[in-house]
Amino acid sequence: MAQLQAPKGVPEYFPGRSSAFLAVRDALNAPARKAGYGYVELPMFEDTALYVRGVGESTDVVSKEMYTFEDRGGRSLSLRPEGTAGVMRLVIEHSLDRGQLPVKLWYAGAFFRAERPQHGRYRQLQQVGLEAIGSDDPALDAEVISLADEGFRSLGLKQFTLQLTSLGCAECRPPYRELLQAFLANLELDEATRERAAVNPLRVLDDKRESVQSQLAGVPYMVNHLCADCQTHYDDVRTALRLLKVEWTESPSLVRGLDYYTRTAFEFTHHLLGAQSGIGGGGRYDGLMSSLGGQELSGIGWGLGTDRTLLACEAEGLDPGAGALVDVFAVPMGEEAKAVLIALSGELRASGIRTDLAYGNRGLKGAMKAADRSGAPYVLIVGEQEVADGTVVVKNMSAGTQESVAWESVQSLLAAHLQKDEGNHS
RNA sequence: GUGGGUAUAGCUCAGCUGGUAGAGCGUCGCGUUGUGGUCGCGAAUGUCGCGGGUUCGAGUCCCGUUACUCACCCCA
Repeated sequence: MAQLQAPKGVPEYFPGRSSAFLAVRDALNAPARKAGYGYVELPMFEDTALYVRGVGESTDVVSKEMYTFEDRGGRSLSLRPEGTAGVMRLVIEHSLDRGQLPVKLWYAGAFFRAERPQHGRYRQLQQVGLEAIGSDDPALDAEVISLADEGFRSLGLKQFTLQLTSLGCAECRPPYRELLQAFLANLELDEATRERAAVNPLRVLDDKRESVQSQLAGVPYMVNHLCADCQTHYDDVRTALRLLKVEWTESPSLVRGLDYYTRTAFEFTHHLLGAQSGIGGGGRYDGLMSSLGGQELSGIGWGLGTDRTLLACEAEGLDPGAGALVDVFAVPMGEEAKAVLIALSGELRASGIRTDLAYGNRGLKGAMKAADRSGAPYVLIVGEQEVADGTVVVKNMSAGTQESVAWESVQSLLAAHLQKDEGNHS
């Protein structure tokens, strides 16, 4: 029988890298929490119709990449390919939009897309996301964008760019779309691209192939055909972004893969990630709520790729979440000593001091080696002598010094040492 | 989904034109009394991704398959 393995395209995180994953996830949602966003825990699967209506039937995400299945009651369900539609459904279902607006929410977790896996492109992908619903204030667009920017910066990332554009609205997009399609009709394109031009002409703009790009000179861009309201909105977004000290690049050819975006659209791309360079993206959506049966409310949000952000950190030589998993490592010599340290480690943990113990009755040398590997700054040693005295040897591993203290003072001594070390680092 | 590359010890990889496997790192042990990190010595570990085929003989050639990976596509 073949060796069991994880499903294709599913990244797993375990000690060695999992602490970095957690640190990235926390860093990406921290800015939102500082701006009044509340947490939502969404279902991993939803009625398939939610995504068909919300994300758009013609999008690749829905038409080709969704994990859809029938449950035992004959309902068609789909593993969530993205988060925004689910948040909208939750907001409508629980009437969150009946209170004060905007409703500000964030979430984090796994999403599923049946794509061909690649480095940074997974079938189970992790995202941190946020939505601000019920206000079309351009200052809110700027806040949302700056929170993503801040998340990346707080990790120390530098090699990324914020790309920004406006996709227009129901008013100005249709005429622009016709203009664009007329332009594309005159180009020499292969069958697949021609089809794309018919379904989603904007997509053709960010085609990476030279054969296509070379033909796009003089192509009309949406930003140059915005209606008065959209133009004002876009100008105000940029003014607010300047106030927030966020830098961006104007990207008129930026396209989003989900149908619901209107007006402000943005994407964060990292320069060291190859083809899968998008580490986050989002935008405003005007018609989404109402198309899902809710009020006519505009919203704006983003999704940031946790997996890709971690890869970006690694590409820049950053190591988020680095450091030992424990503060203290206990080394017993003999059965009685072990009993003492088992009890003591329990007390230390309860007081908030991260503590591990040398298991397996190894020799002192081996146990010290394990203590060293653990990275714990302090090691507790108890042998016959200490059992008799009622003391513990507390060793400072980096200094190599050690002191003997009574059992009952160990906790307060360690707490004091650790606090002092903490102070020295910051 | 389309096209290319790779697949050898836990990790990184070497194995020339086919003759039944190696290094470094890591792990474990030892360097005598209760102390890690350095150094020295020693040990364990692989059905050479998986399945077929060619051959007296395949890690080495051929086919298939799976996974990873690169580009397109898509997007986080």
